[in-house]
Amino acid sequence: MPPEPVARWQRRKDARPSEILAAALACFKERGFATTRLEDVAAKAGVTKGTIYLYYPSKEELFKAVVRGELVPNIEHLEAVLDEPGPAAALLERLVMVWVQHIVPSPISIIPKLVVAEAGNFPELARFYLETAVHRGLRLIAAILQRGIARGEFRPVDVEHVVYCIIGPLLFTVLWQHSLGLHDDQPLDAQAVCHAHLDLILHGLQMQALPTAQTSSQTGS
Amino acid sequence: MPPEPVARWQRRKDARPSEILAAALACFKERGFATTRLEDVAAKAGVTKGTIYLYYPSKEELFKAVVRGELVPNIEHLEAVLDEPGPAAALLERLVMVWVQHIVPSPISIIPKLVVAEAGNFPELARFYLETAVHRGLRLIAAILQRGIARGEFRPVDVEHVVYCIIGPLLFTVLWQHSLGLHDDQPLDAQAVCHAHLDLILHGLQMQALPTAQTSSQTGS
Amino acid sequence: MPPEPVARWQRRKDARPSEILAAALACFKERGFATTRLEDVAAKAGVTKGTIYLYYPSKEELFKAVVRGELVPNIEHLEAVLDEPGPAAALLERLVMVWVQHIVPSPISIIPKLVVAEAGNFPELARFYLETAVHRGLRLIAAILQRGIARGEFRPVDVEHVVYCIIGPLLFTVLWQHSLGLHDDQPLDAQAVCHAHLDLILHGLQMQALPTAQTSSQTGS
Amino acid sequence: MPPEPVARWQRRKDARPSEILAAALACFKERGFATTRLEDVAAKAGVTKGTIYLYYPSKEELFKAVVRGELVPNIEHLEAVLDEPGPAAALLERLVMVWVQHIVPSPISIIPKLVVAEAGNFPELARFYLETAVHRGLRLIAAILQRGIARGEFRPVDVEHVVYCIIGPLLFTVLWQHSLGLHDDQPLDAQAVCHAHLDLILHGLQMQALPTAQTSSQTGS
DNA sequence: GATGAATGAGATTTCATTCAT
DNA sequence: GATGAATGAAATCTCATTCAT
Repeated sequence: MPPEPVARWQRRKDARPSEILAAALACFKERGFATTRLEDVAAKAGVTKGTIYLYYPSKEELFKAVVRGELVPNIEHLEAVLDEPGPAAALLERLVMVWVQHIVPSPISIIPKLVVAEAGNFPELARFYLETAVHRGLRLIAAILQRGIARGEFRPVDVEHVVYCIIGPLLFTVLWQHSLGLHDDQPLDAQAVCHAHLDLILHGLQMQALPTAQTSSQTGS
Repeated sequence: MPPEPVARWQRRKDARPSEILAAALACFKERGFATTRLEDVAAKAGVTKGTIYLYYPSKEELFKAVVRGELVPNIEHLEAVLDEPGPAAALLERLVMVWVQHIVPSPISIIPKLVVAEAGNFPELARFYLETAVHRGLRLIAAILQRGIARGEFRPVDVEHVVYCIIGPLLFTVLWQHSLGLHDDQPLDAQAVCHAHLDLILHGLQMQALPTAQTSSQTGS
Repeated sequence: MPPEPVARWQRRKDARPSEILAAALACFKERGFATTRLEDVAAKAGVTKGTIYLYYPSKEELFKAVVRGELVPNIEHLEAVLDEPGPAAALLERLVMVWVQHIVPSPISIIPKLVVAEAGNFPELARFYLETAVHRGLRLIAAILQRGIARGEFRPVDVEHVVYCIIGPLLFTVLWQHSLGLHDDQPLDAQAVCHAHLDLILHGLQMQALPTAQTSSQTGS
Repeated sequence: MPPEPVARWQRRKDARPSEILAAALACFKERGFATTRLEDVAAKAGVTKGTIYLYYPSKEELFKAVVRGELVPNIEHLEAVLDEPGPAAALLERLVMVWVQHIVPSPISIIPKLVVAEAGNFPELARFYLETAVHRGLRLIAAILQRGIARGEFRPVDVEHVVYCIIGPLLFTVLWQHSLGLHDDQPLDAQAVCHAHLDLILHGLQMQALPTAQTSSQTGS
């Protein structure tokens, strides 16, 4: 037998942070923040507990880094949507497509659930997530809506609140998939739901061809 | 010395469980399940740690009891909706109204967040919540949609998936309010969002007056 | 064999604190503050780690409690000295006697060493010890000296600094005994040193019978 | 690219040990032995943790080296005292002067506190310190006393124990200054105390001009 | 039934020490 | 010779759970 060059560990400073983040994301996805033990993260990352502390000063900071790290590189996908000409309806369609194709299937889709679950305990993180992701998304949608209204594609609506009606179901799909969806017998077809959502809102937003009298109840309060 | 009829532990045994559940709900709302200490619950309920174990065999069972206990007495509000005659649109309107007026402002509104946060760690609870609350809500909405379509009020839609588009934003409002909404500068006006949602889906569902050619993009994939 | 009524533990709320303090004092004496593990203290006190935290919120607070607890009940011995009439020299003699007989042989004698060792890391404790023990002792000695000078027993001396020359060697004896004295071949006879000290200072303080010219060098700087 | 004669690690290997010792002394002074982290020492010495291990096999050995290293070069000051002729009182005066002027203000003055604090955990070091510093000092003082007695300057005293009364207050001043003195409102004037000490012991040792009967209490026990 | 002192398993975090580079 | 990433063995502290009172 050869002397077997064990090499108990290797120096891989550059690779470590992202490996640790990936491991942490996976653990948080499986068990949530509180239930995850640093030891699990370490094992999954192929290092020891101590190594994690070389890169992140505490479990909480690790959590924040996970959210931040997974968030930023994915945010541009959505913003790119608005850089296109054409009808607002097409932009909304593109938006939903990006969501269905890029966000829902990626590991990032766990982030909203983590943030919802821990927002109460991580105010700073909540604010970061609001500013970096949510507000940007809301502004993007508002811009699309306003463009559509200005162009006469969409009927005039309460943009300030309708934005939540657009973004809400999208977020809902990923929240569901990482919580109740795990235990439902018939798994949610996120793509189908998003398409139904798109269909519904486009119909709901479109300028009415003829203001017939048949709908009167939904405007009241 | 007089015999002094001390009689500590005055409270009726019957009141204890609900007091403990209420205290636990309040604590879980403030800090989440994992972060809440049984001692906090006990203090808030005016008892001691040991007493909790007289009624609930573990912290996990206490959590389940909280969810179950707060859920069941509130579920009938929604079911009552369907017992009414009249147009499907009016039923949807009633549904949203009940949500806005009974669910959103009540302490029960924290339950969905707790369930989303802990579903991964409580499969049994997740399934209970699915069956008891979500599936019932989804069936209710599906029934309304089908009635509307049958009656010619609504255009034919993909009911199976549209139900999520109806219920999603409603759930979204309470998830938001107990997570990111706590830290957002401009608090979400859940009522306004629900009304916008109602307006949007009613327009989105209504039979088109004139099938003009202007919308063609939303059907593709 | 009888079923052996194990009784894993007993409730002894009143006895615990002093038992823990005694155990901690013993451990700190053996290994110092930093090196002592809470587990050692717990074992010596016959409890488990967790129990210590029922009474003291941290290791540091335990340390402070040890110092405070052992200090206060012993401080009166010394103060009682001054309540006696008679010559100042007799008071000094009494003071040294109390030191030799009550302080040096008691477990409290370890406290000065602990305080000296940890004063840098426990400013608050240092101040407490200064006020509670040292300053009181210094004032006591200063009062004796002034009485002796006023009565013509002692020659006039720089009382402000001489007090340290009186108290210093006393403290030195206990510091020595719990540090270098542990490893010296010929153990220090604290009693003999204190008596020599007393003899030296009484001679050094006494009014000179004849101011002969033989001592002149000690006043220079 | 030019060959770039980098030459990092410019410092001579010879300078390293003393730089590390100086850094360690400073750290031990600030935080004590146990609380000091090797990383702090490394940072202060301008090297990294690993480098320390090139010169000292462990933290404990580093500590010993600090004590030894700072001790030896300073011990001769005191020994030189005895090489002078003249009255014993003048030698004692010289001794105290050297202490006040050379030991008290130098970084070495922290050593006694470190030794007192850690003697329990470092028996070998304690013995080294005893032999190298304390016993030498005690022998020196004993020699002075005996010379003074032999010459008729000093009255006959219990030399074996009086030596501790001479050296005790001197050590006390440096112990105080690095412990309680750090937190006392009125800082100790070590020089004044040492002068008062000198004055007191010289008066206490001097041959009595007239053996008047006024002091009788201090001899009994 | 109620208490709350006590337990004990484990979690996070620290840091002296090692060793691949 | 020097580095500093990585280790791994504690140590402090927490808290769900138990049980003598």
